Amino acid sequence: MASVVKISRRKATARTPMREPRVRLEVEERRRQLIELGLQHFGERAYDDVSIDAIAEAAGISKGLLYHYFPTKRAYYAATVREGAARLVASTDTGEGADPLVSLDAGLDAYLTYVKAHAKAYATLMRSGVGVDPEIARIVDETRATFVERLIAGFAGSQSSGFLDAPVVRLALRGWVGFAEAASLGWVEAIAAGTPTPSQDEVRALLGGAMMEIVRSALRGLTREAARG
Amino acid sequence: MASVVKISRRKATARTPMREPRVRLEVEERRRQLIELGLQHFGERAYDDVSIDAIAEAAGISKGLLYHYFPTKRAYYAATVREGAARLVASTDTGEGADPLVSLDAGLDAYLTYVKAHAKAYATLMRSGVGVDPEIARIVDETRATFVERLIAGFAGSQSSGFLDAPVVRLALRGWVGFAEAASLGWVEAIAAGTPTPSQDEVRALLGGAMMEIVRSALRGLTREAARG
DNA sequence: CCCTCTATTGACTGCTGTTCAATACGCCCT
DNA sequence: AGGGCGTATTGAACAGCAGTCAATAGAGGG
Repeated sequence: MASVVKISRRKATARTPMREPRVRLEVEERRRQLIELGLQHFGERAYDDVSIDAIAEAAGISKGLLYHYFPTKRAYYAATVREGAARLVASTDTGEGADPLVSLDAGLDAYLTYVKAHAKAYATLMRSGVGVDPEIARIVDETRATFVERLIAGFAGSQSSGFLDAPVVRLALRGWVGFAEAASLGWVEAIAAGTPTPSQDEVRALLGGAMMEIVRSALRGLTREAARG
Repeated sequence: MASVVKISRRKATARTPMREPRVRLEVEERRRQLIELGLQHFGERAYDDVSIDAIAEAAGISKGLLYHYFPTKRAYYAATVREGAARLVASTDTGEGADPLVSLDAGLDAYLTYVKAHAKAYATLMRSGVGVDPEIARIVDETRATFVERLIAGFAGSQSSGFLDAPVVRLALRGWVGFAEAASLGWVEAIAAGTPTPSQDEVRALLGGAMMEIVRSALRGLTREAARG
């Protein structure tokens, strides 16, 4: 944990030109620094537009060292996406609320606040990352699944909780996550563009309402199905 | 339009080894061929995993020629995405139906059929493409906007058509497009994985029902808002 | 003060996107 | 038929970047 770093400076003379002295960090600290830099860079530019050299230079290290910590550029990128997703999940975890509806609203509000605060990075990570590598797609999908699980857990004990495992309902919930992503992206983009924009409360109400209606719609189809067959 | 191609063959001798004779195509034809190849390759592999050399080899041309038709790899990729999006839009255009509801159902059915038929390519294009270049993101966004416009046009003349331009409703519709994409992706993935899967009719009903409810929900919030303020 | 352990370097490789001057194929004119 | 011309096409050369590896230096311990 010793975050104390000793640096031995040297004089720059005519014979031996000034070289940046090595800065030796502990493994975990270096790793954190690199992931932090990755979040910054990949949050602003597309994957292809971020070079390992640029990261290394920004970190003040050599390219080779980065490959000591991450086997490939994709693995490095995957690590940053994993971190970003973890932060998103953590920041929207409102714990076990007494009332699932209140809990849902709190979670959505935290989600929107997060998206608004990290608009560009959120957009870049969610949009740009997926195509680069199956591994990254898996991470994003698992993050979405986490949200779905959370939603289902919130509604366990509700009247028709038995139907919540039905394929249609799972599909509906997955779709709703897509709805939330698209709507929130549109929201922050509209804010950035300066066009007339609904308030965060309105958007939250929209997302919450949409979820109720989507699930209800799926359940309705389900019971209609059950009544027939 | 002359699609007749004359090929002059040569004998392969010991002194002058067999070389593939040049095949000279007209500009439009070559362009079509390349875009078709692009749809195939980018539909199966991620952007980075498709090399210009591979495309050139598959087309039986030199790498340089491809750069005669497209200035950069990204531009080439953008052209293929544009073509793919155009086909999707065209194949789901059911014309002006008498009843907007019937028209909606027909459009959704065509959409799902298309997605199921081009599952892999659809997934790759929609997921992978966006992050590569702002240009591609613009194309995808415009495609989504086209769907939204179509939906709105279908419901013009409906009772509360005056509210359809409200920011909340536009956001709701954009969100619904995200919903449709996520749900249909989940659907075809579930089919591919062999897990229990709703029928196409069920999914169509889910999408249609969700749209009605989402828009209704957004409008309800709107009128409530109007009543207050 | 030296020794060791390892975080760190930097030069090297190979692949891939991109450029460009040269080339050859097909068409048209005589 | 054949020669000239326009242009589709080539292929070699360039540049930049991901990834490799043997060598190095800096810090901590004996």
